[in-house]
Amino acid sequence: MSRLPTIKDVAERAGCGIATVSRVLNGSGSASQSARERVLEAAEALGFEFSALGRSLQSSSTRTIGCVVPSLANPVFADAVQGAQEAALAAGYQLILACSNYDESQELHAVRTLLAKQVDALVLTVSNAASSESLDLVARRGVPCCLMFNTATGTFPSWAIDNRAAAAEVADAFAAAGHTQLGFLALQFHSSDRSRQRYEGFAQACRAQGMREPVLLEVRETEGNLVDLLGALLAEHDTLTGLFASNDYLALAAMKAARGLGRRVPEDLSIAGFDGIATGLIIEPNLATVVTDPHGMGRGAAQTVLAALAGEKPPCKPAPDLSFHFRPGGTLCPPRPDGRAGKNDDGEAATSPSSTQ
Amino acid sequence: MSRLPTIKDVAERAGCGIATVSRVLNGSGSASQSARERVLEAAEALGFEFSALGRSLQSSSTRTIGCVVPSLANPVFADAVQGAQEAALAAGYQLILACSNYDESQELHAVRTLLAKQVDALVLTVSNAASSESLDLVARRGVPCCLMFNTATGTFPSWAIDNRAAAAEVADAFAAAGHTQLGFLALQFHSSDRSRQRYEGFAQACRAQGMREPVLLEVRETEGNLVDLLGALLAEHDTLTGLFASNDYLALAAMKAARGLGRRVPEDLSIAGFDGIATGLIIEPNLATVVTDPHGMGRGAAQTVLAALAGEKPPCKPAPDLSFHFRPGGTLCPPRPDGRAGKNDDGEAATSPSSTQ
DNA sequence: TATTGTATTGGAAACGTTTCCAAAGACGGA
DNA sequence: TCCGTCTTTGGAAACGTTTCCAATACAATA
Repeated sequence: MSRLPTIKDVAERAGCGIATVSRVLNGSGSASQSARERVLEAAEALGFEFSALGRSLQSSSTRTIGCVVPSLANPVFADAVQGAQEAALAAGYQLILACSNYDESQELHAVRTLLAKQVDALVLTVSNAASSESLDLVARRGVPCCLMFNTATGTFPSWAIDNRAAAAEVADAFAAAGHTQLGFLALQFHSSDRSRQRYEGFAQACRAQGMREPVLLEVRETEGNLVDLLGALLAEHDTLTGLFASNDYLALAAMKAARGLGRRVPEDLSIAGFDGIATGLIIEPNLATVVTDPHGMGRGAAQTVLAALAGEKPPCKPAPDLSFHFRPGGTLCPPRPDGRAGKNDDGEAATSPSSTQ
Repeated sequence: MSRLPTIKDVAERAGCGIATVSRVLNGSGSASQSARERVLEAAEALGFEFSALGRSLQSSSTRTIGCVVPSLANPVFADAVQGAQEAALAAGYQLILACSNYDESQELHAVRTLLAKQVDALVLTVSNAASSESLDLVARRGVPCCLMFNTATGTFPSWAIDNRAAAAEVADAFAAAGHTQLGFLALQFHSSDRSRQRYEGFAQACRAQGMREPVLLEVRETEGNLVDLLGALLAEHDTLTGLFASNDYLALAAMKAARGLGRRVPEDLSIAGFDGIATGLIIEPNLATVVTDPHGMGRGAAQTVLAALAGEKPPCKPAPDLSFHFRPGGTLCPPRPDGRAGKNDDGEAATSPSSTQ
């Protein structure tokens, strides 16, 4: 087809100047009744729509928010994006999405591109908030930015929970059930500060509870079937009675892998996850996990930058003390008492001395 | 901070014209060694980055693809978006995402906004491809567009499967197991042509197999807890021996609802889903479903419009005969023979006459 | 030295808006 | 009738690029 009609075409057809067209169509400034009618008719006939491009160039505002998350495959991030999207839309902003695939260089590239596109603000989950080239770049450009899931840095606000404290609660639950030797399962340990914080909080609480140092089980690459990789890892560490996965996604995969190895959950292996995704409540038994509110985090982060753009101060505290709670589930129960030292504080669980191993 | 440096600032600092800066930084046209060095130095010192805005205005190409899906909560769409995103990124394009929340007016608004932003192309899943205001608008503007999940229209190509044929396979599986009275479960029946197509194919195959007309169970609004709504619906229809949900998401929720009612799956109620999301293989027993490739659809749709932009013809057939297959699962088994007419073809399943009802 | 050719350079137009500003027209009051 | 005021109007600048084109500089050839 021919090129799109511009304001100039409308002006020509209406027999007036482009300034008048702009005023009429935007409802700004004054115009005579006759001019108004002619412009409206012309715009209608031509199917004219303003180009956001020219507009943005002139106003230096794109009414667009950039968003970067590691991946949409994890429902936690999908939820957060959805939340951010809703908040943005409600304020008349559009969301540009990019995924970093847990890769710091892709993350940087995404941020760079979004900045070049002149997004008005950014909402990010970065690999490592404490030392991030992406965040440095954002800071240098002075674009409003709010983190999600990452704990706040000195420079940027964030919607996130206290990962260490949450992980400690998981350790406490395992301890209360009588476990003594646990494992921590991580998928992208090197590129997720959340995962590292959870491990730290978990390990510290394990020590405080008098348990042995938790074993770190790390799946490095996503190449190969995740369940198979987990199966191999679990087979290696068959003395563990409990496993804390750094997210529910991983916890569910681990459950499947364990079953594939003939180990029952939770009788042979207790499992707890992190995030509280919906699937955890669908499976039988329900997954023990830390329940968070990813949708709320996304929405909150978007509202925070939106408020900054509007010149207001953020509506809600974007502090790292966001709410979370440990949700008990059928996947975490007392370990079977067998040959190894099981210090069961509640007499009830320690009665049956039958050991199959 | 002060405003961002523009090409003009670089030119001034380098002591040359803006044309020279553009040539040097873009590697187009010629420039002397000395000019090259001064420009590079100035750009570096100022932290200059091109503005995509000015660039797009001049080139009338934003290197951006608009994407609209109903929701990110359903992993099927999250997967497709991820696939489209990857394809776009590989071609140097960015993805702008919008969600319609299964609402036709939001869908139209999203498309309108994306067109105003001058996206180079669109990748959409619409409510109703056969008659869509959104698609009419896109057609009028002449912007390259490819559908996902919706079957192709005369105007637009699409990456989708034959929903009717797929649903027929599900009906066949139920028939082979000996079911005679089935239900079809839909969440947004009025605003999903996929769901309607699946119902049509299912109903037709049921008739062809000599089964009774399937009962349509429709959940209208998303207000209230989905599982509770499903529970009420299932309680109403307690004579059904099998249920086909229009997507896995819904199938899983229905399983939970059925269990809440004390009905065992599959002993009391067989369930099959549609899509083949990962969760279906994690739960026990595995969900019987139609396996599709949402990631591939997203990627394919993006590649199709990308090819159109490059002037090439689409690389792969974006025809509606995309691959899918029915995956049997533990959630679909023969019905318990009880008082009602159960025509079990295989003698084995008809042996136990015990009926708890 | 005069002439041709080539490499380099910057001015200016164009892309589609908004908005400032000055000019022109309408209109009421004196 | 004339002047001041208010409304309506359109030209032009600005936003940040790319690119055409003419001009300049310089080297090489005749």
